Amino acid sequence: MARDLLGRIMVARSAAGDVAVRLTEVEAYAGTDDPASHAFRGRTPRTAVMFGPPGHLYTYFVYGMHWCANVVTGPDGDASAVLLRAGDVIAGRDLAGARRPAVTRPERLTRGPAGLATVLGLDRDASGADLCGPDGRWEIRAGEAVPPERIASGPRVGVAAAAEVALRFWDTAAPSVSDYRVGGRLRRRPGGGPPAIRQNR
DNA sequence: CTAGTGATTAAC
DNA sequence: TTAATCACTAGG
Repeated sequence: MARDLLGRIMVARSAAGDVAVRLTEVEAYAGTDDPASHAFRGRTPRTAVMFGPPGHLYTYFVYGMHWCANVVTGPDGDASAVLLRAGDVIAGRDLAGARRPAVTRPERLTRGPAGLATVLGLDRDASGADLCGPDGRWEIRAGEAVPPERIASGPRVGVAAAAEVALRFWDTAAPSVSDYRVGGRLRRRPGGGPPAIRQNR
C-alpha cells in the first residue's frame, strides 16, 4: 500500500479553499508486529483508529508542536498504516504557503510529515476521518502511477527501532523528499537525493 | 547541530 | 501523581 500511495493525489477541502498534493514519500508501519509503530504496545485511546477499518486517517501530535498523518491500510483489526512524509503541491499553492508562514525555503514547504500535514490542514480533528466517505473533506485520488523503477526504498526516518527494514518509499524523480536519517541520526544525501538502502550497513 | 514544546503512556 | 519518550522543524 505504501508503494501504491506514491503518485496519488491527496485533496484537502476547507472553507479557505482546496489544496491538492501529489504524494512523493511515505513510510509503512506494520501494526502490532512492528516495534516502530505506535500500535506496537497494543490498542490505546490515541491509536484506536489504526485498529479500525482501512481508508481512515490516523493523526498524532509529536514533540509538543507537530501533527503528522497516516492512512490506515490494514483490514479491520490489523493496525497497519502508512505515514505521509512528503508531496508536491499541485493545486492551492497560495493556501498551502499561507498555512506555513514560517517556511522560507520553498522546497521545504511539503517536505517532512509535519509540514505536509499542516499544508493539508490535518490535525487532531482529522484523526478518524474517512478518506473514502461521502463528506470528502480529505480524499485520496488515483494519480499518475510512479513507475516501479522510479521507486526507491530505505530505512524509516527518525525511528530507532527496526532501523534495518526498508519501509520508507519515495519517488526518486521528486525533489520533495526528506533528509536522510537513520535511527534519528542525519546522514548525507549523495547525489542530492536519499540513497536506497545499502546491501550491508 | 540544537532549541523548542506538550500529548501520551506506563509505572508508581 | 510523576517522568521518559517522542514516526519533527527551522535556522544557522
